[in-house]
Amino acid sequence: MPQPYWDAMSGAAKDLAEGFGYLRIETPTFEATELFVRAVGEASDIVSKEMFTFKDRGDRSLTLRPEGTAPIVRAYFDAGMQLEPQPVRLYYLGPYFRSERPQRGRFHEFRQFGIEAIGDPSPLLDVEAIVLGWSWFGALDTGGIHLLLNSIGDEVCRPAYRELLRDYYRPHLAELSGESRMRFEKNPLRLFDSKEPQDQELKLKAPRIVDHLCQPCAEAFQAVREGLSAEAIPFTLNPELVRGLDYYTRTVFEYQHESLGGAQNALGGGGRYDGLAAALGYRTTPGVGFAIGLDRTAMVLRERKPLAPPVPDVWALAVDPKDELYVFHLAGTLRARGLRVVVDPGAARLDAKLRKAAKRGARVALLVGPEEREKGEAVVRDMRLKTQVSVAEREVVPTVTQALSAG
RNA sequence: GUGGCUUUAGCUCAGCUGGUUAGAGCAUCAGAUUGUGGAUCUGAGGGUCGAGGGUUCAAAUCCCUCAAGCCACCCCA
Repeated sequence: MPQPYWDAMSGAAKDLAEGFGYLRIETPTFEATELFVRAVGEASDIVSKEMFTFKDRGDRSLTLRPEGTAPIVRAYFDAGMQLEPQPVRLYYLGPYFRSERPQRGRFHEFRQFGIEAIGDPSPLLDVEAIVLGWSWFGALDTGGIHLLLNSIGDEVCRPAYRELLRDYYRPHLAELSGESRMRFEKNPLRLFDSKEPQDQELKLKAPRIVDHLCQPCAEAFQAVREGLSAEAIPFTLNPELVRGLDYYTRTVFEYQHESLGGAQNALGGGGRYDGLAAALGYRTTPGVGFAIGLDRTAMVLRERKPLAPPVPDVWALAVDPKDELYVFHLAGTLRARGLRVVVDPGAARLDAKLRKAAKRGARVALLVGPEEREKGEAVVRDMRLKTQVSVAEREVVPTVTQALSAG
């Protein structure tokens, strides 16, 4: 990933997250395999076919982290953060690994920016997470982001709905694709993820979870929608959005980008996971967060507006290598003023060095030859106007800054 | 995990049915009246031909395995 994009994305992430009171956390790159199996779910795609798993010398099974939420919940308890004022707000930037067949926008190693707010069930935190992610895309000026929203209920209303869904599909089992028949058994909600043509029609008439939420879930969902509306964030309700990870409850959302075709259009997603802590064997603790793919966002940024690498303000060079140290010293005084100064070393010809200065886009060239050195001067050349003046050493800094501010 | 394709210089690629020192463009560097620029011209450097094995007198070229990547699925970031 080109550095300028990484800098822009991580910088915006840090500014925004810290602006909302989130603190940075880094967790290990790999964890006990069991952590992900229990968190993400046995039947999920991640666990069933996408993990980089290996054995250590003690024959323990370890896995390169395929996602960030489970390790952070683990760290939350291991570090005793449940004793801090709740919710605990954390953000992270780092590499993740999935062993899927790679293709455009999907890599074995990819980078994510994510946040988690753990320890408080308030729907305001759902709103906060969504707003934070939305603002991040806004700060980067990606444009074209669509927010998809849904609620998938909780342990109170989802089991009943799951049976309702099974009742609906049961008479049609024979018509379903093989994959979907598997999901019917293991995780009926994910029947909605199917894009198989023969499953489409059935999906349309299937009962929708939003119509079967229990009272608390319905109220929470209502509060999230009102919060987003109050913040003037446009969203699309999508009853088919169920997400691939088992730990989600209630609010789920996804950021999609219109320019990315087909299946790789998801730039990020998240939701509430009030059951995750318990699934990991800790005390039941609510949480909400999102993860955004930085590699994919970089693809969008690159298409939208190519970023140029930083350009030096001053290109400093000596005609004779004997004067290099003098030039190096002058460059230092300019850097002390906050300028970006490149010293061109060696005995190359003057025109060659100026050619490099021009190619790198330097606004000003600082030249010193034997004559200037003798008189304690330096030539300040405006690369754009192609004009230059010879000034005394003490005049170098003001002359250069003036040339830079001229245009 | 399924199907198809790709991998040759820093980058983009050529290299026909296996044959000697593997090429081009761009980029880099150097020269073109020895202190003044992004153009032009000339020249130079740069490659374990993705990795490993096999067939053959001979492999970038044929076969196998693996890896990375691309496209479409599946699904996700």
